Amino acid sequence: MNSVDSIPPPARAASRSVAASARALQKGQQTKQAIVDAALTLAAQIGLEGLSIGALADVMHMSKSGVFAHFGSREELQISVIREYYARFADEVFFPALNEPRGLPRVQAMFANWMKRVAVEIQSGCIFISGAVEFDDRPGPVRDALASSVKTWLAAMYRAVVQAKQEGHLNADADEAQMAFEIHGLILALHYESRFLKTPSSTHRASTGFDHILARYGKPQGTDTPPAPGTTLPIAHFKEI
Amino acid sequence: MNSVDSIPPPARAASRSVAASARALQKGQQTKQAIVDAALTLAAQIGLEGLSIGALADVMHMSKSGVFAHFGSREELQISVIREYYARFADEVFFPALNEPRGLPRVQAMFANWMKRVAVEIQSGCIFISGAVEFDDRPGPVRDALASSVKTWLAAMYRAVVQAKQEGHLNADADEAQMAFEIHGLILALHYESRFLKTPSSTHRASTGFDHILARYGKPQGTDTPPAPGTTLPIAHFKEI
DNA sequence: TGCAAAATAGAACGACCGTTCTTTTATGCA
DNA sequence: TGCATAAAAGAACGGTCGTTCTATTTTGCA
Repeated sequence: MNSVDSIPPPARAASRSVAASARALQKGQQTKQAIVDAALTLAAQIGLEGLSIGALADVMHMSKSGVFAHFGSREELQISVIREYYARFADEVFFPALNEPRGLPRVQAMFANWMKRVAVEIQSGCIFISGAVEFDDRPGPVRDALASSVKTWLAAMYRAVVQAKQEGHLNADADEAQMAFEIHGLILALHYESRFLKTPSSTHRASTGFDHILARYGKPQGTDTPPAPGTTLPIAHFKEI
Repeated sequence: MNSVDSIPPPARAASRSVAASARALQKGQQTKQAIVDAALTLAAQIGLEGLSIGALADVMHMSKSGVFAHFGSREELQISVIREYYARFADEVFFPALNEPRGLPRVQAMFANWMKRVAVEIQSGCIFISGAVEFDDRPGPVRDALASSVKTWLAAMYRAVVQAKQEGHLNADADEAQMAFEIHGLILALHYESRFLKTPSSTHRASTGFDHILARYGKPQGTDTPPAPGTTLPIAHFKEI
């Protein structure tokens, strides 16, 4: 129920317009959003660490201090970018997959959407990956925001796999976490080999790899059993776990 | 024969000591090597882009200009670091695997050595991965050096897989490039989840994933055929292809 | 031991960084 | 339309960056 409130801020933000006092802040929020958009584009290319307020001000045709004032610190800007990226990732990869029935079809949709996104990111870059490298061993709020976003998504993927097993779409002895790990590996290899090495066949390799995973963990055909009862709670949201 | 000469410079360098004129350069080369060592340690932690001459000078108890003079530019320093990393990687991962017989044992040794290295790099960082992210879309000599090092290693891995198939250790229809891609994915996922997310089970996940790959591509037991003849040329070196 | 050459130090450069402060401009309700 | 307030600009700060130039020290063979 309140799981909706547990999603990190990005898309909500404007929700407490009833809160009296603060009302005349349209213009501000508007340009702030525009700044975050531009910052995301920039950060995807050169990384969260490479993101500089001066360069951002140039792109926005604003002064450094004008940009700065919206965030109060560079860290806060970086965190805003992470939240924006997270929101877009969820919109493109996670939510559309919920239209597929729970179980293997949903897992397949998640992977397909994920691959579609990486295909785009061959040009633009992926903050979940570049950020992981930049903030490996640099503790602080930026790293925390990044890690929590990534973990949330990986947990969603994991849960989809668990459901697939519950639905009887996987072997009874399938290790869900192992399967999720191997899927993650395919995406990372796809990103590495296509974006950095420019290997043209990477997309095919990744989807073939996914077929192999399905072949391994999927139920051998003809041995269907009915799904275990009591496993039908609706997954409320991306965030859970 | 001359394939030995085709290995990138690092360890050789000192070979043309016969070349008259330049002879009294012991001390210089010596401290240069010490600088590169320190730079590698630094770069592994904060990345090639984060590597600064000032910080390096501090570590070395030298002046900035003293450090700088050995390289002439920051780019040259970065390239030296890449070459050093490449040489160490080859020494730890590739060469020891050559003691294993050609075929599956050698592939397994390569993967095991690779995993051992990543286990160490959970603390120190991996330049092949962080560098890939930093130089994704930043053309230039640094990117070139990095990409060529990575490609050389991945090609060596690929060749080992090809040999395994030639030796009859794999299915007749095994796709070697696909297998190499999936192995690469396991390593990347291991690195990501252990170094960034600190997931403790990642090592187990990666080696289990490798077992799965072997099970898929490996010859079903009892159906052995003799290796195809004429496939016994010694693989001379890391570099080939 | 002397001396040319190599190695290192030191100071300074212009550029960019994030941030702070003050001043000007734009906004949007009374 | 006036006016408090929000938004943006502008200038300046201390700092670090890679690099250059000049001076000093160290090296290693004659």
